[in-house]
Amino acid sequence: MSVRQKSLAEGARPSIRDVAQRAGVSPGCVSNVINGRRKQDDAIGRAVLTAVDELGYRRNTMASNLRRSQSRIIGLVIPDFENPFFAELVAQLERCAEATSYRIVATSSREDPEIEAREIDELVGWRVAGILLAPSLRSHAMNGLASGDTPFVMLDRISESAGCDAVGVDNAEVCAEAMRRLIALGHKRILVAYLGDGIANVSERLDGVRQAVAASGSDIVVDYVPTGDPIEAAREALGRYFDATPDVDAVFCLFNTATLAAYGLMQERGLAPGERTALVGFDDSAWMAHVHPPVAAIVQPIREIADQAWARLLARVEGEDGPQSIERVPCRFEARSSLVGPAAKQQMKAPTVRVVSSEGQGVERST
Amino acid sequence: MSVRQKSLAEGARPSIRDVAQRAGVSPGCVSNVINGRRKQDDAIGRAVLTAVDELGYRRNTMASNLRRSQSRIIGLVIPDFENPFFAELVAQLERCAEATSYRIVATSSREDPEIEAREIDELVGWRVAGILLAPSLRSHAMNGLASGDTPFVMLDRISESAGCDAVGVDNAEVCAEAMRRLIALGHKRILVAYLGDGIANVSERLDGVRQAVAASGSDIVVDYVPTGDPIEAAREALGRYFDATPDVDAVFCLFNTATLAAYGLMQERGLAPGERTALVGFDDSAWMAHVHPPVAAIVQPIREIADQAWARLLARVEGEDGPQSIERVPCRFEARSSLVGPAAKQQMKAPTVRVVSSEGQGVERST
DNA sequence: TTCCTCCCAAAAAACGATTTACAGCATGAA
DNA sequence: TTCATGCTGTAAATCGTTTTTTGGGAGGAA
Repeated sequence: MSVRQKSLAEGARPSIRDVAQRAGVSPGCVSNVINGRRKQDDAIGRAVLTAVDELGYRRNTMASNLRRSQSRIIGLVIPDFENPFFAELVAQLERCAEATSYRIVATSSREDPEIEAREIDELVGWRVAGILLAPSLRSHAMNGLASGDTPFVMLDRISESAGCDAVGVDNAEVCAEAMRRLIALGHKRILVAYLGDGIANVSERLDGVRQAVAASGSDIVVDYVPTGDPIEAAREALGRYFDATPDVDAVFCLFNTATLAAYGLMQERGLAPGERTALVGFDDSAWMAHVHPPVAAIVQPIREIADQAWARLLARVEGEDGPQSIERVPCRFEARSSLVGPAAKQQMKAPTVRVVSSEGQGVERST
Repeated sequence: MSVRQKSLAEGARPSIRDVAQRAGVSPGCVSNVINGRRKQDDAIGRAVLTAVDELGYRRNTMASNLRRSQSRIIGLVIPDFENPFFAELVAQLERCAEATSYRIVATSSREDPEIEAREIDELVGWRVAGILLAPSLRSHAMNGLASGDTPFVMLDRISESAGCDAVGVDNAEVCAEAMRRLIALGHKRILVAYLGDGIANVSERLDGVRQAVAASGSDIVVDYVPTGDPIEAAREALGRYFDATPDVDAVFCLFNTATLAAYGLMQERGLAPGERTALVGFDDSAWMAHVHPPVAAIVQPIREIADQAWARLLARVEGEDGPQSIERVPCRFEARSSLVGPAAKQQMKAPTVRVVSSEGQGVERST
């Protein structure tokens, strides 16, 4: 009779009004029953619930969120799902979310700052309660343009200047420790493979390495080789290095792809890790613990990173208003059999640092 | 002056009305400008755009979707982000989504059918345009209770009885091929490590193996060992097997964790893969191609699976109404050096199948 | 000048839920 | 009996958009 007929076309989901009509009550009443603001144990409560059941009603989350203007969703932007580090991060954050009855929406930027910015924008459009960002390699997300007043926490590749809360690891400290151990074992010529220049995380790791070398004050030669990203590139760069430097003592890879590339190459070239030449990798992977000899690794406490980031973000979401907080979680050095001492060798140079660019030209530089 | 004052409290995001007010036009007009239903190049258009800019306005996606009742979101539920197979699947599906200007919301069920059902329910609540599900191990999601009329496509672990579109691989065929190759090389005693009983995918793989063995008609001994899931369990089960059967010729692992466990164990026990004993794994991983010798693997065409599933789902979303479609994408067998022939050996038994349960008791059974 | 289009922006309705205000009814106290 | 009180469910307002309807002004033809 009234204009408000509009009921339940085929193929459309039932609305709260359809349920109300069927149960013979008003929409508001249905809402109350569903959200438990009413004892459900009387005639009306049961009528509503059976109507819900019969119609297969599901509350429209978007309408609900719109009305109460809150969302219990956290947006997560990571560089790459295929990187095991981020995969574990996502998994752990999902657990955090479940425990606090939030929900995570995860997307990847594929290491592209453009996509990253777009994704953040999208998340803001969804009015997520907060955003977790593991920045892409050359991210410019911190230019604030995107986030506005949405709570924001940075992960992993953090930069103090971003002006938001951040949780990362103590890259420099643990890399220094790894270097000290290699030096203590007596290695004189050490290859340090890193990703490339100007990348926050890796710069910190390099700093740690340099610091340990400087502190050792001994006759160490460190060759810094930037390898680039896909594993084929790393293989090529490292291959050239091993061609030129067959007498290297130890290899320290500052990111996971390089570790695998180095492992394979060393096996091929009679530099088998763990016999005479040592191999240490930043980031642990399942294969490192299970091949023979197993590969010593710096283990990032991913769960802890996730937990801390989650706690920070939730505090912000709930209105906490303290100053910027930067957490640095310590890493663990997992010594495995690839960490061996060198054969006795004769070498007596002044401490020297050589930079081998990824094109292969060696640049000598003294510290 | 009117009741409709309500403007721009601190800490709240500006709405389209705030923009309208500032630009001196009506909200509807702002909407038109933003959505390009108006040439933006006149006074009004510019006024609106600058107002948008000054206020930092972002359209509220939930309100927008609610009104136009459509969402351009696809929900994706996978068992586990940390499984590289699913990680690559997510990554590729994200690319598909981007190419078709959809957006993916990915969540994991952590192999728990309960969580899986809950996640699907949630997605339906969000009125996603469609759902992609890679079912957990003992999923009961196909009981239809959840999906209703939301388009639905199953991935990877598919079951024909679910009554929805599905995209998987031809598990049986490629496993048969792998077995045929091992047999052709002259291996007489072959270990087949599988995950456990009653799991759709793995059952198909076992079927393929059995079929190839039966077809060979020769004097092959196949030992079927269920290993269970975490890698430690697999190591233990396989360790017991190798203790009892040091003369095994070849190892075929039907899922990725087992391959790594087997690789490590074989190296430890002087059964080094590629020397005398062959190793083949279902599912490729980066490490398999790069260790020495590299491990032969069955490569699932993950990108293709993703592309096909995406195409199916989009067709359904856009209203296609054909019968249930089940796609089986063929896998590729990547022969690497771990695939070798055996040393000459003396063995002359009738074809026999032995089942070693994960508890370690051997059960003899003839085919 | 009058009338008829055409066009564009303002106003209003709608999406599906929640929440507030209000009305009806019963109960209990004075 | 009357009035205050408490309870419960309906009606209506609202969230921030989009879309439809309406209205008013400009312009052209008669």
